[in-house]
Amino acid sequence: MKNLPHKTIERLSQYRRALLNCLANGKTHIFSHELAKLQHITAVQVRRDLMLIGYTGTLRKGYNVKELIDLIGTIIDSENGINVAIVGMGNLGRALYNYFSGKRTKLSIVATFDKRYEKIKEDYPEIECYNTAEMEKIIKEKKVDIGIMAVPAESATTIADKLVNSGVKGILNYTPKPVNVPKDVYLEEYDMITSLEKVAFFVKKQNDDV
Amino acid sequence: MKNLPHKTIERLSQYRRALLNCLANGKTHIFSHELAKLQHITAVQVRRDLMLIGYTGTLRKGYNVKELIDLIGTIIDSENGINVAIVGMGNLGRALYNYFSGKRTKLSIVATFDKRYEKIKEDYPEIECYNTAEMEKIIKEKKVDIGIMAVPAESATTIADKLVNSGVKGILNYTPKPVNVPKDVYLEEYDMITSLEKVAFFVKKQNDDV
DNA sequence: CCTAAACTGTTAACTACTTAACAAAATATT
DNA sequence: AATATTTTGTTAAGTAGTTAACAGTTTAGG
Repeated sequence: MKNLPHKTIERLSQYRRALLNCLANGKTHIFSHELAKLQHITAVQVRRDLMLIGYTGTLRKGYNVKELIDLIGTIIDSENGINVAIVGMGNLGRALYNYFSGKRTKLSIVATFDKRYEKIKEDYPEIECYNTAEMEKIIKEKKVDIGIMAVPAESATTIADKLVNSGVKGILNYTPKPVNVPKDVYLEEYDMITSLEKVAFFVKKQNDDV
Repeated sequence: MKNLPHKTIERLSQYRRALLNCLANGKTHIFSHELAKLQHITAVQVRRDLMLIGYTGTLRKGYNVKELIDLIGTIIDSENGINVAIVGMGNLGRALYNYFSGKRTKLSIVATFDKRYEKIKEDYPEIECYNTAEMEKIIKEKKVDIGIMAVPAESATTIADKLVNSGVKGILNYTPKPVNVPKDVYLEEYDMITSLEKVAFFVKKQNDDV
């Protein structure tokens, strides 16, 4: 199964969540076109992705929901779990925290960091928040694998460097500032402003084209 | 210049912000490899993008920062501005609000919505927040072009339908639930869980491969 | 039992995007 | 003044991702 395309990985994550939903509704089998509809993609896309991961369904019955969930798990989850830290506990950091907390068993938020960690602890006592100054120490102690950056653009570079020095293996950067990391650290960046400007562009274009 | 690739649009948004920074630092010209470095992409990529938008620099001096900013503006901005609304003012909604408020002159957040709009108004009096029940009315009144969805997954479908019915031309969906919209509404979706799971996959893979 | 319908799995064609290669031109160096 | 260097713009090649087409197989219906 060697090298799955990036886009397939993304879709697998989404298939799994859709499938978990189906399972909860008591659905045991699903057709490629049903799964496709849930993600607004095509049935061929689904079949191709599943072909790539070597899963084969039953003709006329479709795919076994439970089996497929498990198979996707073996591909994208790590057996021993992955430890995640969030840096920056402003609105975005807390949004991410609430999103992820306790949802995926194999991904756990084991620490959060903020310059004003005392304020965070006071306002949200349930969040385990440390001083950003202690980042390197705590990340090593808690064996954090992935750091999520939700700090202001100005601190992006500093924080990325600190994360790298602490030994994380992956960074998810929500800062609008692109950061540089050594190639053995996997970097994923997402920029909300770009997304909104992109939507704005196509909305404008649509008006112009009509 | 007809049809720019999606990826080019995204990069243009990012080039512009990098260039605005340069301008603020008094830099008047920039080489393709400098701009590339700021975005961790290649110089060829930059040159190709600029070729596509028909901008040409000066040999040995590079690109004129001011000119390029303006040109990108004519491409991605709408002359009359674009009105944006955020639906769901939890942590994520407020993060988005703070991000965008007052930054881009051509994109303005003209309204926000929340089921518990009274609480929001009380806690954040500076935010103009309306009851989600009034969405359709207010969106029409305020001529909102783009709706950003930051509500829980359960409400995704309902809110998307409401936005479409109110006549928005673009939707940016931050819900983990994919939504369906008519094809004349431009839809962009981003799913944080998928991104994190993707990073986790590649972190795991890196371990396995070594 | 035969035919039609409904699906899957897979190859092949296509489309989108990125990178390489290089000619042309401006400046710098000798 | 001649040569080397730097940088752009563009074509061509290469890579990644999507979609079409269809053979093959199971079930359903006549």
